[in-house]
Amino acid sequence: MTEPAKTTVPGARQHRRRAPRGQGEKLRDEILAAAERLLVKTGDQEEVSIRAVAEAVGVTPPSIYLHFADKTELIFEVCEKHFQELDRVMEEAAARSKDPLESLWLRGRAYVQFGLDHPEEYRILFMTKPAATPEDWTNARVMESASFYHLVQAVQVCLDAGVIRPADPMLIAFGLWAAVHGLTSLLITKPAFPWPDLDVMIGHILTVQVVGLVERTT
Amino acid sequence: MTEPAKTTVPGARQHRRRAPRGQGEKLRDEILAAAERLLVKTGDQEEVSIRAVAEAVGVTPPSIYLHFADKTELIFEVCEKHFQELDRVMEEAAARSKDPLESLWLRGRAYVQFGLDHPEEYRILFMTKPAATPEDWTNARVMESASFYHLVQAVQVCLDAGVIRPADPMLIAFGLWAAVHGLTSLLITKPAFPWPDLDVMIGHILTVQVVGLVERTT
DNA sequence: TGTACATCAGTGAACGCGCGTTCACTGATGTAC
DNA sequence: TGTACATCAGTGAACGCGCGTTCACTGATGTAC
Repeated sequence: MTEPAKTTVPGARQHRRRAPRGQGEKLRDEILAAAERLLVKTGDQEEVSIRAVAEAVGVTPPSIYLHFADKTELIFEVCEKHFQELDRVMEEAAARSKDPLESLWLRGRAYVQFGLDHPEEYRILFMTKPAATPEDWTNARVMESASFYHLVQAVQVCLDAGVIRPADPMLIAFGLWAAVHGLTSLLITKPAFPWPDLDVMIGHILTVQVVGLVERTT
Repeated sequence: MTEPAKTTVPGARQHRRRAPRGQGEKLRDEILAAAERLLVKTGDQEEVSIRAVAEAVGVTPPSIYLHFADKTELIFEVCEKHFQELDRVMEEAAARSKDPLESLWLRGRAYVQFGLDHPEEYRILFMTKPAATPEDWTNARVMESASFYHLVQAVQVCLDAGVIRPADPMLIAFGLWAAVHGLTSLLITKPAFPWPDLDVMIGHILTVQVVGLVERTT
């Protein structure tokens, strides 16, 4: 016989088998997954509270502390995953073309797309106070720097190929980042604004960037 | 004789003379001013609570409700002021040159400067959830649109003068906005990043924009 | 083969906090008679 | 000129909420003898 149909009492905690002896670490993964799910589902960082995560996993709040020192550490780990994911997505996109300039373009496109696909994660990564996070953001900053470093490299390739006007690659990279971040974050923050067609806009912005970088100043 | 030196008990409320009969509206202005001061001083939107504002004014929390329906309305009014201020600053900057392209440049520079001068206000205006605000954001959106409309006009002037390559002025304006917003918001969010010299960056970004808009595509 | 024991994944209740908001009130001041 | 009264700027105490975190505990399970 299957279990009798339980009337779902609102707020009733989900059953969850306690992990067998050596496998306490399983809960850790479940917590991270639940935090991520909550973030995506509610689209609101505020909703990701220790209590909400605990309930989503089907466990009591203090259990979280068996695996994370505090809330910040939990959020922090969720972020790290997303920095990695962003880097992966961009590298993949950039690899789709051998032409340095087109590759740079694809990279920018992938960046914007990532932001639109994961708005709340994007918000945490690039639009929230650094003060809200602990000192060991250094760790995350390395991640962040990783994808930024990849961008600088891509710019350098363009410079070496002579397809863009000589300038400090760091400066160019920052400028590109600012452009795609500007578009992405405005779209996220002001969804009600009468934006032009998305693809047209992405195209326009990247075109202006590329043309602006390629042409020699008068 | 002056008043005796009062030992400042921490948290002791400031004396504040109750407004005479017809002048209850005075408190309203004081509240707005205090909210703004708190925002600037603490640099944190979260710190601007009804209770904190009340204490800053020297009044009890319920008094706020004599002048504002709820917290949202209070924050909302603070924002409106800043939208106006931003518009004013940009118009003033743009007026400093008769050359359409240079004027556009100055406008962009003023935008970035505004953001750096008022980071927390900028955060509220352009980096926070629209959901966190009531329906009558429409009002604020008009403000926002006002300065955006001014930008579109400035672009149109450039187009009429034939100094930039023909394209949809709205699209160009959005692109410009994205560029300056991208720079501004990144600087605000990631102050610890090893940014190049600020003026160099602003110059680079605006140059790329202008060159990208001026030159004809190949 | 049976049992005492250590381990360890998790629980339950409570802590103190700051928040937005409500409600019945107070007390100074201007005004009407 | 004196007094009753309406007005109105503000108060004081309390509400219920969700939060992060702590602390003493429980009870299943593997292991040693």
